[in-house]
Amino acid sequence: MSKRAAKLAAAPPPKGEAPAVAAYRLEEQVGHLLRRAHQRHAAIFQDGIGDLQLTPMQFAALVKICDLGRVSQNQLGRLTAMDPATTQGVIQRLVARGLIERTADPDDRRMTVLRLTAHGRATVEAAIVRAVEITAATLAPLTDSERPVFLALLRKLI
Amino acid sequence: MSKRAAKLAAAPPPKGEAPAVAAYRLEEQVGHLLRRAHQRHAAIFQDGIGDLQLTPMQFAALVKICDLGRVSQNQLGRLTAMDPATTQGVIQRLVARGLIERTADPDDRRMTVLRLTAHGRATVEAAIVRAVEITAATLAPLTDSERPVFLALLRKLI
DNA sequence: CTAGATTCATATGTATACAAATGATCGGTC
DNA sequence: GACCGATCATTTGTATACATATGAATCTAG
Repeated sequence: MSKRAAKLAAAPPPKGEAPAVAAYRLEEQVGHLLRRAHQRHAAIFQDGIGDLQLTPMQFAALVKICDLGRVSQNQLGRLTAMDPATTQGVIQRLVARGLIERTADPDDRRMTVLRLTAHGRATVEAAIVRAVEITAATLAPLTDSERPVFLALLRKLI
Repeated sequence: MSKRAAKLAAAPPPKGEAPAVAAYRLEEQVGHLLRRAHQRHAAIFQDGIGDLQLTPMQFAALVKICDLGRVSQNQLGRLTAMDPATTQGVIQRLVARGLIERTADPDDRRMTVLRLTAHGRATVEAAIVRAVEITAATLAPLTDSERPVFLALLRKLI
């Protein structure tokens, strides 16, 4: 560590802090911890998904389309907890990569029906295998008995 | 529910799914749950911070600058788990709003030192009061005994 | 003391994430 | 059966989030 870094680290805490300020520890707040944990998972995902080159949201969209066979864009957004605007972009990129196809719904001309292509189906099937490993890697720091406890509590926070 | 919606919902699940596909439940994966929980917290934050109009990351930056008095941009990024590129944008907006000020470090001309302005200090102090309530609201679905358990497990996932 | 590695800030490009607004379409109601 | 509110997809604008590249400055090894 350089002299300068030492000096910066040794900078005296500002005098006369309000009590609430002095007692507040950012690192211990749920919000910060949730963000960090999510961040770590995203990194594990990117690494684990490898050459399939999917983002977590692209994967989530593919999975739900696969589950239901045919979905409208808005419906998909609700199922994956995505904004309509966000959904738009995710779908756009999946269509551009030939993983899903969009057809106009003949019954309701407001909607566009989403479906997997053959390439998309093959991709989801391969991705799900890796997703299982990604989930395991994310939960690796917890013991077998801690995992269900954590997941149950996490589910209550949604 | 309209006839059309019913028809879409009743769309038969694709036949001949691979076993791994059929067994995979997106809604139960840690990644999905972490994302949803973080999403919910962000909404609570935005609501709770009210007219102070800070994003979670802007708040985090202000808190750490307040904690240390003087910080370099990279140091701040490490403390708040932000990318240098992300830090850049967050700092830019805080400077534009007059909450922090940037001065060149005379000892190391690569670095810029960040400091709170008077307005910034007043803002953090008010924001921390609300942040405590935001944390409480985020953890509200858990009982008093569940909260430390959850936080301890969450901390292990970072 | 200099060459190479490192660090800092910045810039660019892609991908969420959401608010807010828009236009097209649909549903229920009078 | 025309109007009105609701829904769907899209667009725009702002804010993370990160990979990657760049130039300037510093540090370290030799």
